Amino acid sequence: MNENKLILQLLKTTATIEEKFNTSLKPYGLSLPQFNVLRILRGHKGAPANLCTVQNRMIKPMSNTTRLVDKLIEKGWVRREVCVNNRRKVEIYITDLGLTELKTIDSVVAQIEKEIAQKLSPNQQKQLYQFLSITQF
Amino acid sequence: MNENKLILQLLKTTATIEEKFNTSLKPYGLSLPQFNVLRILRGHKGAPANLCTVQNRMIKPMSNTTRLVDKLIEKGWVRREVCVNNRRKVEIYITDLGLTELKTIDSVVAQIEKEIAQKLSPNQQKQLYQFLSITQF
DNA sequence: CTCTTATTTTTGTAGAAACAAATATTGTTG
DNA sequence: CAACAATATTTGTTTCTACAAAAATAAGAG
Repeated sequence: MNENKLILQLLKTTATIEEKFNTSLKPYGLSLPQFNVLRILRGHKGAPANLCTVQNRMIKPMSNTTRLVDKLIEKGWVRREVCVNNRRKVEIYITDLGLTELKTIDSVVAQIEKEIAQKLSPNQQKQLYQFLSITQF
Repeated sequence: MNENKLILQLLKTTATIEEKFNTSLKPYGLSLPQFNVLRILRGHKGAPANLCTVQNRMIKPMSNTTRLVDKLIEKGWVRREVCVNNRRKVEIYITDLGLTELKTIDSVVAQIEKEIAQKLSPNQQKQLYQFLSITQF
């Protein structure tokens, strides 16, 4: 197996998938990174997440998370407060509106994920996951 | 296997790899898309490539390939001429300087690709490639 | 040949990302 | 406590990307 060909295929497959996500998210005015931040926040179940926590969990950690969050605040899907224990930090919450919207959007995204994944058998999916995990580190 | 987890892993693995490429390419003032265009042009072995041909072979086909090529022309790594048979088209060539530079950079990139791929056995690499191919379409 | 349509590339512009520097707060050391 | 270092976030700026529209040429229909 040619390494170059393998990596290229990885990049292309991911690009195709990202493209699908982007077109599905566009009607909601969301980018994929924004959508993922919403999912990260929802994962905290009401507990606040610091900005740096969010950054570390992002697919591509970026330095501009402040402005990304700004966009979500504009929509009213997210709320931001200064952390009382450590005023350097900010705490970010998903709002009820954000949760409601995310629920709608999530079902669309989940459908795409399902369509993609189901091209492989459960066992193949498991193997693919393992290969990717190994490859990343 | 959770579909969401699988896709997320795919995105993260690719993001990590792209990050590696970007940091390696930065010293040469190249972005990953630019680097790939150079490789596409080299693949033509002196024969010109039309802009639309290049676009179709790119990892992420983009509408702004003109300006991407502009950057490569500024460096003197690429040359652009209007196609004489069809003056709508432009023909793009990699220059000798471009080929020389690409050779240097390519060895760096190939090393990264090798390091990544060699975390998997040849057979696993082959399987991963197949899973990715299936997943893309 | 003229008009319309299709193809290919370029350009304008608005939004997003990368990068570095600045700011604010906290922690630590002497 | 004063000075310095570390952490967390924000901001400024430049570059890149996405999208739509324009421009140039070619192809096809009548």
